[in-house]
Amino acid sequence: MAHAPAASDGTAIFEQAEHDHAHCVDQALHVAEAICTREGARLTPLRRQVLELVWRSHEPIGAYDVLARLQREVQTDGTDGRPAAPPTVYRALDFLLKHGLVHRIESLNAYVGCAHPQQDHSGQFLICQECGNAAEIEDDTISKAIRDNARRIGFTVDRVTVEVSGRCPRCTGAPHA
Amino acid sequence: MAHAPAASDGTAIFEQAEHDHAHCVDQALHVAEAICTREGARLTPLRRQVLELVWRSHEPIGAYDVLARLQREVQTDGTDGRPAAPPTVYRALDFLLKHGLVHRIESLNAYVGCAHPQQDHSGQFLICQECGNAAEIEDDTISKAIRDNARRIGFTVDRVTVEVSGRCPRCTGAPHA
DNA sequence: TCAGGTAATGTTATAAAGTAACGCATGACT
DNA sequence: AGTCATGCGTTACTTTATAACATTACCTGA
Ligand SMILES: [Zn+2]
Ligand SMILES: [Zn+2]
Ligand SMILES: [Zn+2]
Ligand SMILES: [Zn+2]
Repeated sequence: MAHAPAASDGTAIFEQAEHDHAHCVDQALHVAEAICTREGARLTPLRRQVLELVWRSHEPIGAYDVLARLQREVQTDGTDGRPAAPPTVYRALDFLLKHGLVHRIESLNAYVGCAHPQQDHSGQFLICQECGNAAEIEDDTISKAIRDNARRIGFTVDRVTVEVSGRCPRCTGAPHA
Repeated sequence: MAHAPAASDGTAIFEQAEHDHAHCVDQALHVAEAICTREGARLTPLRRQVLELVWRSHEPIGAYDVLARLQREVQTDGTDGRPAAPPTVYRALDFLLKHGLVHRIESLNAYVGCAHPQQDHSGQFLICQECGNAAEIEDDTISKAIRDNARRIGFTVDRVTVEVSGRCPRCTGAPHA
């Protein structure tokens, strides 16, 4: 519910309750392939599958949850899930992180598909404590305020983590439409 | 080096290399006592000791490091360190967090003394990847940008995490003014 | 001053998250 | 084909965090 497919303009982010998420996933995978091709990176079946599992989850998902699903998954060819161990998943996630295809939510120890992997950005997230959804925003005012502050102090920015916990509009008591 | 005693104005934060940190610690403990008294909270010897250990560390410190030091510490009465186990430390840290006396740095799984525990605030941190120091800033432009964004989306903010990784001026090679 | 409750701490065990190290397999490149 | 680098399987382990229950310290009102 959280991953607004094309909505990078806040307002719609938490409102798409019943969208066709399978479509989001498909699209994300296609974009990921394009990006990897462009960057000369190999989106192997395993990595692809992990990315798909992360995207399929409507909420940020922990590495061990990914692992469990990976093991449960039945391959398209009929064979059963991979005999995966933690390093398998962590390596795939590291790859996906490196190429900006997923983000890690530090305050949850969890991972989520990047909503706009084209641009270079650290993620900014609004995380609902009630429904668990995390909406990725990319507000330039926030980024700029942080950069300005760092520059003033002489601090060289590498990675920026912005995670806002609270309640999404749907869970705030507002009866959802 | 990081905990600027009274400096809440960015510029000085990373520059106080050789300050009297023992003084910072003392002051922090006094302020903590005042706050706990005011709030009717009990800053027990254990909690006080944990707070002191966190403050003594110049860098954000992990719970298990606190634990180790707690066990090593020799009490003023001559008795040896406490027979502490993880829950002991985590409970103390939870207490300190609840009362705003320390912050947790999510991206490091570590804790750091709050530089200005008077005000109600989530922490914003600039974390040097080289020297490990973390400077707490409190920039209203950042806070406001985040609040505005949330309000626009209808998101109710509970806790805000801002953690900026990079290099402090002292570690950037830039000769500090 | 002593029951009786509540809050704090001790204690044991276990869960959850993450990584090191090694070897084989696969694929890219010559 | 041979060689090198990358990806992945596997084992074992480390680090971080919590659950559950026992015990102790502290307060408060008979
Ligand atoms: Zn993103
Ligand atoms: Zn919600
Ligand atoms: Zn603070
Ligand atoms: Zn530094």
